[in-house]
Amino acid sequence: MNLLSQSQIVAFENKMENFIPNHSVDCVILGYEDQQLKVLLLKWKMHGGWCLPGGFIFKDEDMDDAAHRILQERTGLHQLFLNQFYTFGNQKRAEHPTDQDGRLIKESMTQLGFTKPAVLKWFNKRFITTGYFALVDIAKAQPQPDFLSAACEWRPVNALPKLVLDHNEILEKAIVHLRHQLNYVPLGLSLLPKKFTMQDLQKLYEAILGKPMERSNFQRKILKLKVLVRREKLMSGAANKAPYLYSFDENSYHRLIKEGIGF
Amino acid sequence: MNLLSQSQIVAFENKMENFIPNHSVDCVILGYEDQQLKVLLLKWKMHGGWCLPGGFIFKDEDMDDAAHRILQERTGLHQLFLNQFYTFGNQKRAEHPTDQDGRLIKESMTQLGFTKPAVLKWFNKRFITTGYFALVDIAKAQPQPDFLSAACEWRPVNALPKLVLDHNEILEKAIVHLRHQLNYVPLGLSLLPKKFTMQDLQKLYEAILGKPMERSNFQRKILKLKVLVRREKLMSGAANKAPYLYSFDENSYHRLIKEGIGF
DNA sequence: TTATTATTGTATTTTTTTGACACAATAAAA
DNA sequence: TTTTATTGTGTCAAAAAAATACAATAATAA
Repeated sequence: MNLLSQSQIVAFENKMENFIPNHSVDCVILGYEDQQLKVLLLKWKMHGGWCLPGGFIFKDEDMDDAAHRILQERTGLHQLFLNQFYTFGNQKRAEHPTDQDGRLIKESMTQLGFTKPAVLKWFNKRFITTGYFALVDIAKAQPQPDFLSAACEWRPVNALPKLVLDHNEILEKAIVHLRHQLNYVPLGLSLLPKKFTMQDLQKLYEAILGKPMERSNFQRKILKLKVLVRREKLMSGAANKAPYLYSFDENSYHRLIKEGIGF
Repeated sequence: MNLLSQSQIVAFENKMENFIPNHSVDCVILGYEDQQLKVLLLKWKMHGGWCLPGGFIFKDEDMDDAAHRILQERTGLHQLFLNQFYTFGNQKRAEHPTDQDGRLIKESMTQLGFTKPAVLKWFNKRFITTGYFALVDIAKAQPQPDFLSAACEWRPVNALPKLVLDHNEILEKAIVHLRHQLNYVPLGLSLLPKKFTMQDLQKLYEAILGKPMERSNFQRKILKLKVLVRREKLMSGAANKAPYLYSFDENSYHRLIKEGIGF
């Protein structure tokens, strides 16, 4: 039994000719939920291995557009924060690409139903891959597996499975990059819902920086940036003072980010 | 008259088959001299246009190694600070690549002496290029043109000629990247000679940040980092107090850089 | 109704860092 | 010996950051 339908196979065979060979794009799509940083992963049909969403670049397509296309296909979202962070060009990436059980991908491809030698050859090429990272509001995203995947799920970055190829390394690099770029990235705007409490924002920063911050000092520092608009109070039902909700003034936030937040 | 010798042409034709198609590497090699940030540029034989040193990646070569190889070939230096900063993947990069006079590169290639259709086709491919930036002690480098270039020179980044293709954009991005990464990069260690005065270091920072800094405050801040070792005084012959020479304690400097200097 | 509880918004105090400037020390020249 | 330009270091006020204090308040329990 093939894991792919005949039409899926033909569709890929046709597309393949229009891709740039040897180069791919992988997306580290990050979200924030339950006070945890999460990443969108795919589970391959063939051997159940987890990987980052990725794809190839059409010959007449800008690489950035390819990344946006992949992001859109996996989340249903577009026009999001999406930045390139690194290109992985080790020759070893390609050598003997094996699945979790050590079988060559080539064999797995046959199992999927691919028969054309050109396709088998394609997946055994050396690929240089460019990593992009996206910041996404999980509540708005609708995860969609691609045709090679059985599942598409949010997973906490602190408790990840072993990913295929060098995808763990790619993810690691994305997060380091995010930490370094923190002052130039619309973190809260991208990862939080429209309205949020000061505590939400603080917990987000703590999750990414991996260290606690003093509550009142955090609040003072953030408010001094003049990018938050105070909204109504949030009556959560808890037996204590209700916090205010805030939202970002997008214009002044983006202006600030250009210079660097200095946080 | 061909601009290339027959052996140069044959050598390239043979190498070409072993390169990964569609992908190149460009190096922004930065140095510091006469209180100015300088970049190493090549002047093409064919039309005199200036460009960044670049090259292709062998099929059995890591991309980082390709960048190191190119750097080594142009400067004679190896084991230097060399970091990837961005990959340029716009489809437009390839469209109608013209020389300064608007002639197609293809025609220029013929002028160089290339005749094989495969070679002409190669230079008209779409290339995705990965940019690396290196920080180099100019005094130690020995600029060497490649076989396509007539000259290889250090040029101040503040007074650059128009470069071929999108190389101005690549350089611009490298410098922005450098400014953002300043706290994670061994700036002084790479760009200055072993021993230097506090003024040398300050002038370097001023050149890169593009703004003056207060002398005594700069000194206090730098010394507090505990990465400088004070050496003997420099008797310059000037009619004033002689400054101390300093050198970096490489171990503690690299340790500091990992965390981020916070300067 | 009133005390209790947990958490919030803000104020206050303390400590650290920064920016601006002062000044004595000094290598060579006048 | 005086002059000159520049250096190393110190000071002082302003600003920023860290630590702490405390009243306000939404719901709950008494």
